[in-house]
Amino acid sequence: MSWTDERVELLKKMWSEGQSASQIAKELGGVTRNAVIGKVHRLGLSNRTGGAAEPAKPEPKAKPEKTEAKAEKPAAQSPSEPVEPKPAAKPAPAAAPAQPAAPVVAATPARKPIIPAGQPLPPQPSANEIDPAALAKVGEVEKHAKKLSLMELTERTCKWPIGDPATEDFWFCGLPSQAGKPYCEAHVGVAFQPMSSRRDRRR
DNA sequence: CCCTGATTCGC
DNA sequence: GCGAATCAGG
Repeated sequence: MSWTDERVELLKKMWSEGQSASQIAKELGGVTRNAVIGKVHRLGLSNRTGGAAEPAKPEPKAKPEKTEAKAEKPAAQSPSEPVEPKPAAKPAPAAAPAQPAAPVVAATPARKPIIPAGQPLPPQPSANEIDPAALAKVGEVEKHAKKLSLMELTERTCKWPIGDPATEDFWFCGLPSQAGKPYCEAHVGVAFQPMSSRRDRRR
């Protein structure tokens, strides 16, 4: 495969969208991520100034100078995006699939067979029945979760959140998930709890 | 181990 | 110009 105009454009587009080199390579087909990266560099757009996936970079140049008044650059460049903020809990712009359920099971290891989805699940929602078996499995599995951080999540790691996102007691399951599923088997069980208890008639 | 981008260098 | 191999990191 060669770098046709179209392919280059797609490359540019995806790269500026913050897609990873491997993803781009996959999309393009016929090339490896190395090829993509190589091309990116050759094109001189190694600096992803459009997607802003990087927080802050460099320039730790603390000049000992006392006087520093100089217009750096009149209007060098920065035409597009205004730099996105770092996502705290919902990263993955287009990579990770939206989670159908946002379970934040209390980090209570042994006991409490409750599966709250958030925090309040007080009322009478009937559609809240989850397999006790599945629950048990989840509780079990979470004991030896890998406790991955956000960065460590991949397409093959379970992205089930555990603990309180507002504290340090927060991590992701991280157990191997298979076949494109965002969660490990145990969590898939409770995440995609298809309403089977009460099939709705209309709609 | 999985992944990321960066660089090198023979082609 | 290209990209595999390698490097450096999370």
